Amino acid sequence: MNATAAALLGFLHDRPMSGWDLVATAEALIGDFWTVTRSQVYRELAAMEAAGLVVAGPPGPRERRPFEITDAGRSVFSEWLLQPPGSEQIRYPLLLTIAFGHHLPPGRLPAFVAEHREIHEQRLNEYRSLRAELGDDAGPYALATLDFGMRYESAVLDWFDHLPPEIAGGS
Amino acid sequence: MNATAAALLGFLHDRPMSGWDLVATAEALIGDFWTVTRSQVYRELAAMEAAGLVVAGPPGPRERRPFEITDAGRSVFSEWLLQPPGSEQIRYPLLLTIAFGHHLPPGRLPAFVAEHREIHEQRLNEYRSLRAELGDDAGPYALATLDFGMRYESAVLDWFDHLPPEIAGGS
DNA sequence: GCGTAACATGCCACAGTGGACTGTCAAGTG
DNA sequence: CACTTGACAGTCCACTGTGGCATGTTACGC
Repeated sequence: MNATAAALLGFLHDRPMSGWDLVATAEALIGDFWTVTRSQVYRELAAMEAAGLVVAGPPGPRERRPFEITDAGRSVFSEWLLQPPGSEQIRYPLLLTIAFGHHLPPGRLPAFVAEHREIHEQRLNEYRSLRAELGDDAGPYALATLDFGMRYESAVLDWFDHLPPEIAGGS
Repeated sequence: MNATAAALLGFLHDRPMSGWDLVATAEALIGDFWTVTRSQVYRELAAMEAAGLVVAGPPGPRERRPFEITDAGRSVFSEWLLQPPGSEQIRYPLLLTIAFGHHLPPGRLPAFVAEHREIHEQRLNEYRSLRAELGDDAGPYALATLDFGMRYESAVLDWFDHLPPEIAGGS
């Protein structure tokens, strides 16, 4: 059982969903720290259907195939959730570019850096307004993951603000 | 040209290296924000050799095959480095587990959290002593990436320290 | 009625991961 | 000296993850 498939099972606890629904749900709820692609979702659904962890319900409009979790699925999910979670993986292309910065003509890096700073600033703002929207009735788990996002973005922005001029440009 | 292959070319600018050397170098220099596996390295080397970006030098002891970068390789690397770097990807299984925390028997999460906190504390300490070791003569690029690591780890530790008792346990 | 946008799935090539496996050499040990 | 151990070096495979292309369907505004 891989983590992505397990997450899908997790979402199916609430209600039967199609692959499309699951992609949207995953993007909204765990998208900030767990990427899930369409291809992957449909592949996992097919595999889980074959394994009897989900069953397809009556097809809806537009080829829609809602999947329902089975008892076997619930059991596999619970088992997975009890496993100690692994370490995080970070892949940040900007840091690669910076690491090879000495191969780059001077003045090229600051433009890249500015673009990324913008993105992170926006993300932090989105998180903040989402946080305000939710209030405190969102439950501790969603708030904790959101808090992670906010602290991460803040740290990245601080990092940007302390970069030397060779990298960040400016004065 | 994918980023991993490009990074290998970057390292080969300094000196010819075998796949094994490249894995070790990558782990040491960019391993904190870019994962590189053995399998991937040997696969990319084979592909780059076929594409004429690297050439194998005289074989050394133990099946060792040192690769040297070609002019074509240098040119491809420079072009790649000029491309604007993409967004970062983060996948953090612990956050997944927390997001599904309501499916978990109470008391299970704090143990996981404590384990991870330990890891991040250690990493921050390693970064700090590495930073002290390097001094200021390491060049701005390596220092910038290291600084990112330190700020990231600090932020994560702060996050751990502000988790509610349902998640972090304790009082 | 018609075009556009959102919905919904499938397929493929490539990138990335992790483990198993094989073999080589150097150094220390009894 | 034979022997074991561990670092070195590469290969292979199955699975997971990514992104783009293709294809068809329905709702909605004009």
